[in-house]
Amino acid sequence: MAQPRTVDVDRSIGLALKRAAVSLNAAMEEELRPLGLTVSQYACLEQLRRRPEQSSAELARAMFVTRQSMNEVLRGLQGRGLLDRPEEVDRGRARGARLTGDGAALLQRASRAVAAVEDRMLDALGTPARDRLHDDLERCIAALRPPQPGDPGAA
Amino acid sequence: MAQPRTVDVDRSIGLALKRAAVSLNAAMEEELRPLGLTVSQYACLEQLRRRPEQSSAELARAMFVTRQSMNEVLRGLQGRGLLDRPEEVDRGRARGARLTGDGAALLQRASRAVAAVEDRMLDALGTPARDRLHDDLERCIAALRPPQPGDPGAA
DNA sequence: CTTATGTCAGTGAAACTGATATTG
DNA sequence: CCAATATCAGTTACACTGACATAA
Repeated sequence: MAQPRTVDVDRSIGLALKRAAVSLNAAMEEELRPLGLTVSQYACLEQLRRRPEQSSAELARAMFVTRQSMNEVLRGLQGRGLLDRPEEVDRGRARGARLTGDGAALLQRASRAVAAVEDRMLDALGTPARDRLHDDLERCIAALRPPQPGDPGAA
Repeated sequence: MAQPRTVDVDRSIGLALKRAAVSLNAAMEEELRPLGLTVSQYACLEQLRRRPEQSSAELARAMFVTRQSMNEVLRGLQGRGLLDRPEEVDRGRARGARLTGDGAALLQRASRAVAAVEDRMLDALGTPARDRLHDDLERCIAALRPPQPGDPGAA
């Protein structure tokens, strides 16, 4: 009759993950505040640099939030002239967003500041350890992914 | 003249950490909602089980939040009879909190549910990988810790 | 005086759900 | 009718800073 286990505060990876994320978020906020960017706004710009012409819904999926939340971020960035969205589109409703010159320039500065924070965070880890950590985190994310319509077993 | 590096969305450990934390938080919320607990409340109860008689300020430090934030969590839990704090104390202002019977019972259920989520998240990782991940996360947390008054270099 | 604590009040950043309209 | 998108509106959970009182 083994009891289901409970969480041990000192050994819980989940709680450590949460604390690490809180610490990183605080450090990023500190670096981004002088640039007038929130962490969400920064992340959105970074996604757009990697792949332009993404719609609100696409960006939302990439960042694990609802399209409503993402739309608010986009409105803020568009209002400051950091990105552009076409008023009208040929087909459908999706309006692909692109960085403006100002947006790309600010992102460059922000990205360097964030990279510096990341480097500080990973200071004690060598290259193999970093690769391993990234891989482990991606595994965790995949394992937590809610069941999709196309998943095996849903048929 | 090597340029300072910028963030690569696909390789960034910081962004992966954020996504993992978001995913975990959502999964925990889902499990805790039926019990009427938020993630912050759960974490607070877990800290108190591990070490009772902690004050609001002590709990706040353990969880990386301000004592104001923690106090609000404590008030909520106390209002539901899940923990007790003495009205008056012999010395100082610190009021050590303790779980009530109800609080301990609810925490037990919550902790099992959260442990199940954590197990699901870590499904693809073996025991050594889990220990390694925990260790790496703690290193990241330590590296991000803001400079303390007693740190070397602060004279 | 200094430090740590508790607490009230206001604010902020970021998400959520629900409802409605548009397009294919 | 259905699915995906955009967007408005309201709400929620959670944290923060500032200010003030209290106690060692």
